[in-house]
Amino acid sequence: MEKLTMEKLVNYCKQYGFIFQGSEIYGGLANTWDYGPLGARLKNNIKDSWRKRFIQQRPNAYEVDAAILMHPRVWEASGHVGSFSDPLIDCKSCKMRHRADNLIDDFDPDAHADGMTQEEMMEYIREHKVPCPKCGKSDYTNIRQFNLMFETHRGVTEDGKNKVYLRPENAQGEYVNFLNVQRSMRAKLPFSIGQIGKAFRNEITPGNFTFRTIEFEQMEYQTFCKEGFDSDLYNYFREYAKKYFIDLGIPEEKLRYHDHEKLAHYAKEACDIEYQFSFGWGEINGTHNRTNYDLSRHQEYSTVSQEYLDPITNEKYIPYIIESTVGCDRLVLAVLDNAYTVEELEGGDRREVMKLTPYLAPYKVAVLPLNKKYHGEKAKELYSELSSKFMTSYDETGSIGKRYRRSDAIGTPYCITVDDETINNGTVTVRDRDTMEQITLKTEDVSNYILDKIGE
RNA sequence: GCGGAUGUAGUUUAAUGGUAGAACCUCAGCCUUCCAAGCUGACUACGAGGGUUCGAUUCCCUUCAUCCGCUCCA
Repeated sequence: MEKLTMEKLVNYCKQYGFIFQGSEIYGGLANTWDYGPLGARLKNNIKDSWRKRFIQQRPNAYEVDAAILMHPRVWEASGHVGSFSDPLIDCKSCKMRHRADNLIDDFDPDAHADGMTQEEMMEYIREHKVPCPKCGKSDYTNIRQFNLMFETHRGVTEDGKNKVYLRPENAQGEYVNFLNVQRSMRAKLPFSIGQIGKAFRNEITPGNFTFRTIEFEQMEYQTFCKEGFDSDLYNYFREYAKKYFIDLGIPEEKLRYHDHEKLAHYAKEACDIEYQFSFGWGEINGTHNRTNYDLSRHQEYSTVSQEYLDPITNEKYIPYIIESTVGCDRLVLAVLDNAYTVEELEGGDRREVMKLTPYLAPYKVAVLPLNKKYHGEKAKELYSELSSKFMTSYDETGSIGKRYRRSDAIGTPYCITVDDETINNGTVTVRDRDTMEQITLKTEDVSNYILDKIGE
């Protein structure tokens, strides 16, 4: 099989209507992508599969849909206002860009740049003539704070008072609703709050198609538990997420765990699951033991108690949180990357096939009249009937072989051909995308046959 | 943000200081009774802005975007 490059996948997605460049007619806006008709279907199917797996099939699991704009204090409590920005500094001589704190720490590990203000760091660099690691000179621009949170303003005046942020992660939407969900659902620990939604990060670096974008969707899952149960749950969700990916058709050998050695400020344990993209290994899931850090901080900043009264032991405590988050766009990309296949057929023919598991395929079935003049009417009747049950497409242009190939290219698992037999005997031919084999079915049995095949 | 490369239809591309030719794709018609057939026809492009010039897709500048490398990714 020929090697899939990201460039090829980008073209493919554009050609067939999965993903388009954002704002394309204006020349594009970097790192934004729009899902087209097929991509939107695929993405929604993936979201549905996550819901089924993480909400429907899990005990005590509840979904929320929190606001993207949150009270600015949320981001102070979460630590994002303080630490979610990088102090960047450029070497005027060689144009190399550095993080000022790293520059100082590498120069003298005892300097403790972490505790310095921006001015102090600047002064330290000047005073000690900290050299540029690349060119050795010490001639820098001023430090500029690069905050990774998108800012906007509410109200009519654009002063600092009215500053609000587009959320850089969804998790806080679940945390600030911990008490609401617990009370209204009468939930007992351990229970989980999940959410699918968009987050925004003002990243500088472009990245591999939809892998790293400035606006992205996360499928997040926070499990609240008593301290002591956290590590077992953490290990459980590491496995659970991996099994989920395998069930979506991703082969186990293209997945690996990556345990973090350097942990974020809130985390006790952290692990990614990476998928082997055509450009290399990339994170598609993260499992984090966030301890009781987040709820403690919210208790401190909001002054609202986040304690849980354990009905069995009568203890009061702030729960620990295990987070299992899936990058929705990254999973879509991984699924596409994995499904794209070029097959050599007998006779030297090639066909491009999206081997999407039927549950994820944008269209479940294509209805094809063998000849549109003679079979078109009957085929449209069937199309109308099937489309009330599942996503169905209809194609009458070109030869039948060409239409098979077109439906292969977008991953449709089944093609139904309507011919004279349909009109005379009420039977149709059902053709399987992967095996290319055909079977004959009574027209009235088709929809149950397909429904049986497209379950998860 | 740095360095390098690139930018002509949906895709792959050709040519040119006098505004562009093709193939595949798509669509329509004819033909065709199950895996990209054939014939006829149609649609569609010089990323954007500015400069030089009588005239710029071509030369120059800026910008936007993409790819590769670096950096970054709490």
